[in-house]
Amino acid sequence: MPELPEVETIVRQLRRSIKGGIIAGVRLYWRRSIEGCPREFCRSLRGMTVARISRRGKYIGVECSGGAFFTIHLRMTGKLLRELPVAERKHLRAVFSFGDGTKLHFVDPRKFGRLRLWPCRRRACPGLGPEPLREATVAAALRKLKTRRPIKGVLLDQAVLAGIGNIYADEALFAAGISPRTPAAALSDGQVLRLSRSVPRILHAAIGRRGTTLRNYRTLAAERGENQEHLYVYGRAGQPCFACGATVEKARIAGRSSHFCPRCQKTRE
DNA sequence: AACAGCACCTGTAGGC
DNA sequence: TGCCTACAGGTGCTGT
Repeated sequence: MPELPEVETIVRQLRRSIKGGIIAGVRLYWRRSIEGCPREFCRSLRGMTVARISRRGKYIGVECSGGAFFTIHLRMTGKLLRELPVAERKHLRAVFSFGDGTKLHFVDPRKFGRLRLWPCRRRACPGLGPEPLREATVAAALRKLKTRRPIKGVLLDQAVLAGIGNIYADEALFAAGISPRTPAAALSDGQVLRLSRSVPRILHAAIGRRGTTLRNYRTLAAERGENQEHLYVYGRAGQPCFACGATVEKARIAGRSSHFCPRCQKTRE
């Protein structure tokens, strides 16, 4: 569920909320939410002070004094909540208790999310591509592509760019006027330029609106994002394109549902 | 090498 | 109301 803007929103709130906190204990309610040894995860973090919160792609990073480093990936339905609503109790997978008596709840109905302890921060999350928040970075990544795979699938490939998911891939391709089916290596210079600009623009705008809440995503304080009010194609199949009035289509491309305007988005310029 | 398909899970929406 | 199916924002493994 959460993509880069949602994770960035949560990370900014975590910095204000739990940085400096002492982890009094970690309690698990679903052991498989931990990648690796659950017992070691809890034991390693007990008593540590939260020193630094970071984001890499869709991963939340938590660095503790003493060097312990762990990541949280929310996958489809994971949430981090300071307060646990009664209705979420049955989806509770882990709880961090802090020295001041407050808590951080990891809630995840579908149980896809993962917490993982890493031996060191530098070697965490291998294989991720660069952050797509600057035009020059995105342009460099796109220019390297030699594959005939559809650009939609390439944008979702975390080894190419880290953090883009299904919503923002569709929105960025619409903003750039590019068909999601276009083979990546066939993008013209103009298309690469437009996509390199639209990706960071779409992501920054979504961060400014604290992410997109379609269903599960909530911030640390359980608030909804506002970016769902600003989507041009995602979730709008059958409705008129805001730009040209043609009907927005939905099709399965690269194994994922893809939303696009057949008139505004071209394979070739 | 590149890519498709499925597995991981539960909840919800829609058809009948 | 209930049963069934399809689908959901992500990733990682397996097999072709």
